[in-house]
Amino acid sequence: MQRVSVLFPTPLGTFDYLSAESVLCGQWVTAPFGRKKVRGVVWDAPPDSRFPDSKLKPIEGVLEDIPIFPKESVHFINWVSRYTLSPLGAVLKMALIPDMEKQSAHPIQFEKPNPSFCSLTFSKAQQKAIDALTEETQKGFGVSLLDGVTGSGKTEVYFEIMAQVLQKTGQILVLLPEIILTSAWLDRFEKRFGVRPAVWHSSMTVKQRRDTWQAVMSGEARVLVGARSALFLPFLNLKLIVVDEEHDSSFKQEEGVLYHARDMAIVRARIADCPIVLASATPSVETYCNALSGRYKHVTLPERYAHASLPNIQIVDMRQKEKGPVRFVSPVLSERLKETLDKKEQALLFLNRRGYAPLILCRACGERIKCPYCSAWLVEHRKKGYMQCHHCGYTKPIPTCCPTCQETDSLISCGPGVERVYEEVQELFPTARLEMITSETVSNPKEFQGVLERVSQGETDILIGTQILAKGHHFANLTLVGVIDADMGLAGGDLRAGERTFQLLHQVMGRAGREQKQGLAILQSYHPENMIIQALKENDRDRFLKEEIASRQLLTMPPFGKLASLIVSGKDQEKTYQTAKEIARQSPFMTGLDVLGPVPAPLSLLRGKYRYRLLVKADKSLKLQPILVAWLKKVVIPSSVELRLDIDPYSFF
DNA sequence: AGCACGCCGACT
DNA sequence: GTCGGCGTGCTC
Repeated sequence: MQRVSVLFPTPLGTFDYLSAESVLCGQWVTAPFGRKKVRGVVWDAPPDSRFPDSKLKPIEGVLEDIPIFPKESVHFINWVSRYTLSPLGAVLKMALIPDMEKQSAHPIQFEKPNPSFCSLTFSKAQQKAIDALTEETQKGFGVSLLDGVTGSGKTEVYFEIMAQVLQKTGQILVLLPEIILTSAWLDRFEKRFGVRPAVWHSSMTVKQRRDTWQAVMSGEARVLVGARSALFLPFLNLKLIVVDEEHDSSFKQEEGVLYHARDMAIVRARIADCPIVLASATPSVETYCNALSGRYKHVTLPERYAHASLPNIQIVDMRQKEKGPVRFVSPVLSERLKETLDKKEQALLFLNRRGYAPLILCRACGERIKCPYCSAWLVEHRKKGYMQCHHCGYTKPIPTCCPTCQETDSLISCGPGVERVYEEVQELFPTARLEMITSETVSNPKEFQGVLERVSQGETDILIGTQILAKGHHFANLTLVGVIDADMGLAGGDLRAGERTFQLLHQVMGRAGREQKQGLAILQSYHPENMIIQALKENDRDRFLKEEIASRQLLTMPPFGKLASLIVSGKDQEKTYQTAKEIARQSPFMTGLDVLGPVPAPLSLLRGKYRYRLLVKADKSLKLQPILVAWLKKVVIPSSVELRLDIDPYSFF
């Protein structure tokens, strides 16, 4: 009888068992676990010496018909678990599909993309980028930043690198933000390679998942395009990874295992000893620093492709007092909208806020209607007739009188949401054809596709929408972009607020004037002197990056220092706070390490739980994980209080 | 995560 | 008198 470690897809570590026959790491077994029989994977973990052999149960049996879990996946899961300080089993779970042993009766076939399906001509700049990347991707693991302005033809460039891999053997993983993974992108792929690639995203059926999972494992799927979770698929022969829109904050998973898919993709590439290409028009500060320092190969595409010109950019200072009623669409923007309509061109108004108004206020008593479970205001959704909390989903009909003082006709809507902008534009241009697009109005990719097609066919004059409109959709006849509140994202003031705002607004503004037509972008701002607004106005991305890097360096913030955040939450406020204080009291004294807090989290009450935060700020040279583990071992966390660790946090809620 | 054990309120 | 609420602890 030999001792083996088994990992189950539950948020726990490995468990030791006894086995009569010799088993290999990666083999599937069934084992008694509690009072159940559970399927697990034999893992390469060291034996747990706290458990003598006499206490161990024997494995029930080896599952011969489930293929062995790949060695590289085991290695990767170990790495992600150690880095994020998440239980191994929780990471394993992300790499599996339900009913691992099942086989589809009629599995989907994945055809091999044809690298020479069409011949292309490239601009000089593109050819130069292709040559540089070709050289870089010949030598095993290495990171390249493909840095090119919107419309410079980045996709064609990395398609070419993919074609080179397809000439040989091996698999390619392309990671995209979920929202970019649309049929428009897949059509582009199909035009280049003759077939659609295998895809991986959150709204797939169980059968699609199973067939795709198995095709990745068998090597039948040569190219897989997916959202961040595709990183955990069981590739056996990975030869290239591409992360497009590398800067996109949706690569950071904010639930369950907290990981950054771009960073973990680099780790995955290192394990596979294959090259990885990060592509962006607005690289993240982290990636840009690595490119400047030479750790990453910096490949640039400086020109816009095929006559597409940059939009003109105009800032409207909203502080100028206007006569007449308060409007969210300034006279300047309104005038430009009129001109655009007259020219029979299209306009896009961008406001990253769903609903009618972010706040309902009582004029009589000053009450601001709050969510009962979160420290957040309820957002008015007038069209649907309710108020909703955007953090927990709590919904309630809009009252006719103030819930606190009972005064009637005293409730007023404060601030703009897209519905309100829609209403205002309707009043300004009663004959214009408007379309509002938010995550609510389009609930699935098909619907979104339909809307986009209608817009492309000219059935809409003015589009009004949120974030969902910012990315990846080209409208040939769209020449005006109006940003209703350019300062909005800057308000929170967290570490990356500036970076996120710059990237988002840059992307939205890029929607204006793609083809032959000159575009115009208007930014309405109450802080026109702000560095980010100025950099956007001058279209000076490098100035923004330079200033952002300088300020990060000054404050030793990432990538010049490391951050980890500890979120302590629980239903009992006092108990939660005391636990957070105890964690702080036990914090290590160490040069190059600061522990800040605890402070109530910005959302101090979320889904009925009180939340406190501690922030760990450390020198770049320190390895945070072992320090955190040793520290937190000393603290007794009551089971009614939850502690979450977020290594390299992006959100500071 | 599940799942069981265990100790206090409201129902036939 | 039980049914079941979830708070707590355990799984090799």
